[in-house]
Amino acid sequence: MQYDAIDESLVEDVSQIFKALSDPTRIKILHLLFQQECSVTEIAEQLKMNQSAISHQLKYLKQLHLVKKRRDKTMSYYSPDDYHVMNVLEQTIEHSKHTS
Amino acid sequence: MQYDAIDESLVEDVSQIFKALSDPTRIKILHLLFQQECSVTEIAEQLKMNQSAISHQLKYLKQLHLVKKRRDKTMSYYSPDDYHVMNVLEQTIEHSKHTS
DNA sequence: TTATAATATGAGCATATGATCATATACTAA
DNA sequence: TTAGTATATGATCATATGCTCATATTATAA
Repeated sequence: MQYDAIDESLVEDVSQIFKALSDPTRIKILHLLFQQECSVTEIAEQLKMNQSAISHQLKYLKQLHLVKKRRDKTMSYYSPDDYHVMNVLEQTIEHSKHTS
Repeated sequence: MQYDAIDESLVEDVSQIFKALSDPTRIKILHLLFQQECSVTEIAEQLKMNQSAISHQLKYLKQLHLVKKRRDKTMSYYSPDDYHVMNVLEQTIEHSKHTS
């Protein structure tokens, strides 16, 4: 058997990306940001969720470099920061629309 | 704000797909099956993991229609069953190779 | 400086997840 | 039928995850 064994650290990287995309709240946040830059409050209102929950998730996404932050006065505006991951997400959303 | 609010059940579907791809063991299994059809024992040996753990994960993947099973004598041979998801996985593996 | 608004963060809790162990089931070959 | 091999499955346990609550921090404007 000459299986192309995948490197353990590579598996971890890939796992981390998909883990980020596996949570409903993060999916909604990223899909919203795909359409428009938003502040934390705007996201929370749109998703009808706690500001704290959103802020925690944004921190998580920022650590993975999936979103970036822009400060303006007291507000933080978030937008996507990884073209490949956003593409994978949007592709899969479109695919799921026509599948299930 | 005229945000294209994403359907809740669609979010669940997308979440489920990425959740399947977010676990290191499942990533390794799918990547192996992408290259060759394998029995449960072959997968367990290749990944140096418990047969039971592999069997549980295969059941999980089969429920989601990401893999299919073929019986031959006492053995179960598994292979991929979702072209789109396999594509997303392999694309992301390749992408991660060149990124991190 | 002080009050206010927006955001960030730490602790705690309930649920989800993935591995292991023991055992059950399925199938073959003698 | 019986022994042996391959798989499947249920229970259990430790860890991970995501939310909420309370509070801290940051920045503006009066």
